[in-house]
Amino acid sequence: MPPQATSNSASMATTSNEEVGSAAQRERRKRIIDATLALAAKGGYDAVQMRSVADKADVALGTLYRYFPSKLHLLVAGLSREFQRASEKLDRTKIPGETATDRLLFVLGRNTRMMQRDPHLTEAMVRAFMFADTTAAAEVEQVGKLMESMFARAMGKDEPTERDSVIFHMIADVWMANLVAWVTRRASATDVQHRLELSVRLLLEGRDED
Amino acid sequence: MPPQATSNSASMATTSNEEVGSAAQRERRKRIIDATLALAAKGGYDAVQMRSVADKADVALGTLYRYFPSKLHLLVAGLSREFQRASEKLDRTKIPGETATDRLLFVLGRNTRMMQRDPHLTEAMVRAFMFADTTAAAEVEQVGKLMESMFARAMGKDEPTERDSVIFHMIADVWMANLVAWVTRRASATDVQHRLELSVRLLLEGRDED
DNA sequence: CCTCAGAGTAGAACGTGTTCTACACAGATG
DNA sequence: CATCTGTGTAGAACACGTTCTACTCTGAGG
Repeated sequence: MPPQATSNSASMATTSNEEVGSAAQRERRKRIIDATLALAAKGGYDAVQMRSVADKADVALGTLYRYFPSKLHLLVAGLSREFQRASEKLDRTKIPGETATDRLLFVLGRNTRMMQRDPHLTEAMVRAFMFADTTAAAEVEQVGKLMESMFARAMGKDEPTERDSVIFHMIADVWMANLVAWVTRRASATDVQHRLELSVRLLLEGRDED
Repeated sequence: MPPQATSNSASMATTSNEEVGSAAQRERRKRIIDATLALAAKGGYDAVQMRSVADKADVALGTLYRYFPSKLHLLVAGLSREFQRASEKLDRTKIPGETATDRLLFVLGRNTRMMQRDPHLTEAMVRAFMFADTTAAAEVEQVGKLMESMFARAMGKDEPTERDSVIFHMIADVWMANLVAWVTRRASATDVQHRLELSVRLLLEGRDED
């Protein structure tokens, strides 16, 4: 086993992907995702063109496709990395809030604001996430796991029950749906915040006014 | 005004779209959507190719684009029509269930099963719905309205409060997210059913065991 | 009846995701 | 050292969404 594993729950979930291949390959993979996110941040989903990504990452188009079999895989991998980073950062933070619900809401709000700070990037990643087909199901599922584990940590539930899991899953669904709505300008940032707050309170506590 | 308007709440929401143009134009529009849904039913999202749709609907490609500015518009319009039909059919049905929640769950379950009976069609429409960009925001919003009004009717809330609306919206979000998961084989039909049931009970009643 | 604008048609053309072909290079194995 | 396999490269080729061009048809206004 490798020396000092990067520790912690959320980051653990990702063993499947990053640690494979030679150093040069890991390096290439990183360059590719960097290029993807940079292009996405600049111009959103449409600006992530496979030729541009390949150019920017300094690999051949064929190589890009050897690493990521489609644009969707690429963007979902990008989202996955972003969530891992957010999750790691969270691990180094003390989460404020009296109740578990408050702490979950804090995490949710923080991530939402973080994503809203980069609308193009968010648009690209979130739309890819929702559009992903069966061939990218595994990658999507991994992102789901990351969200779930982030929520679980926030609430201090280190091994969530089945029921907890289902609820986390629903929260993730509502979260993503609201991001999609925000990204397509069907909902304002305030709308999103209110809806998230209401649904989390209802789902976790069965009430909303306190 | 036209003789006997098709009446009823849910179907009302759609005045914006269908009633325009000459008879020939309405006929063309219908043929186009028919062709779209037929192709989608046979092979899903990928099988809905603009050239094929145009052929099957017996219009030129340019005409297709005059009616629907993109593949996404086309598929979301298809979803919209399907929901309108479902909603009209529902209007002619007596919805069983003791409580409002039960009645909503009935409607939700019924529609879910209906969509699951046609996996390719559902895949095409639901993925388009989630992937739709700002240019199709209006069409997406209309679908949202249809769902909301269907839920409202099911629960007998003829003019839902703001809070009701938000909750319906969340239910629609969870519903769609679960359909996406089902379509990409990340969730089984049973998963979907259980999650829907749990979330509706939590969102509407703040409890789940009874 | 004439005409003329708007709607439809056939098909070429273009852009971008994806695949394929031909070649170069690196590093393991004999 | 020779070779062989797997990975990378350059770029052509292909598919499908979308746009454009040139032409025709229809039907409303004179």
